[in-house]
Amino acid sequence: MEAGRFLFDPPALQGNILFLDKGSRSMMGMEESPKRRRFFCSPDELFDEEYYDEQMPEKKRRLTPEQVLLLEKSFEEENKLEPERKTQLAKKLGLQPRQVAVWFQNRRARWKTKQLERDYDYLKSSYDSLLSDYDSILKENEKLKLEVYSLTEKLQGKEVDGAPMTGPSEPAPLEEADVQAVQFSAKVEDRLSTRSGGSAVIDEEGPQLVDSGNSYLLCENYPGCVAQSEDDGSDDGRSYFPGVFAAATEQPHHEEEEEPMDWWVWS
DNA sequence: TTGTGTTTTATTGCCTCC
DNA sequence: GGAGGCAATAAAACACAA
Repeated sequence: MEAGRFLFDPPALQGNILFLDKGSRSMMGMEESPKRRRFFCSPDELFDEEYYDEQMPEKKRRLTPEQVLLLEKSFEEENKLEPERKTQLAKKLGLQPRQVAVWFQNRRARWKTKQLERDYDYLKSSYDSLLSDYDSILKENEKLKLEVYSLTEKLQGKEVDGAPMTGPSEPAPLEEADVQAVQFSAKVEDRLSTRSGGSAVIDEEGPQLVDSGNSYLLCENYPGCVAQSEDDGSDDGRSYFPGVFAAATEQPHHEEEEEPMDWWVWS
């Protein structure tokens, strides 16, 4: 590992503590660090070659691919850095412990950003899928409604035609199938009417509908139902939205191979 | 070559936990 | 109160199209 890759050569650090761990960083005022350029300096200072050479002998350097590789490996094992591991890694890489800590900090931030993107994609596809389900249910409802009307018409015609013409008599008892058809019709009517403010529940003993705002989906029949579950949040800690789409977990949740997923805890 | 957008390294300030 | 984490941000390094 070439020394020139370091932001500050280790030998140059002697006597000039440039990277301090927490606790002592408050002492790291820019004016106390003769080798470091101040964050804010005047344009005159910036264009002054002498000042530049004097104040900024070393520019910010990127880590070597080897260093990054080792850090990535270590991050994969555990994304948090205990002091001991930090020291070991720093020694191994020829970096300051502070640099290792910063790298881990930034790496966690990058991982989190990616995870948010993944969660967004996942939620969006879940939403699209539910929307599609909802549309097909609406169509099915319309179809069934027409069928019910048609059957009701037929049933009424049957009653008139089949009635004895001579003298009053007891109405013929409805056949079991007819009773069921009438009950079903009533239910469908009720269900359709609930979309304009009625109760979301059709039948207390039947499958319950979940009011998710604009849509009612039969949870029993639709795995993608948007029921907010009493999930304990134990989604492997992989999502920022534990429990939101709990029932939609059958969808493949593609994860980046490179990303360690088993440690992240939503806090 | 240069302008511009993205990524990486590093700092700062605030918050939480012990 | 100190240590460590995170969000926000700065700035250098890098990538890439024109």
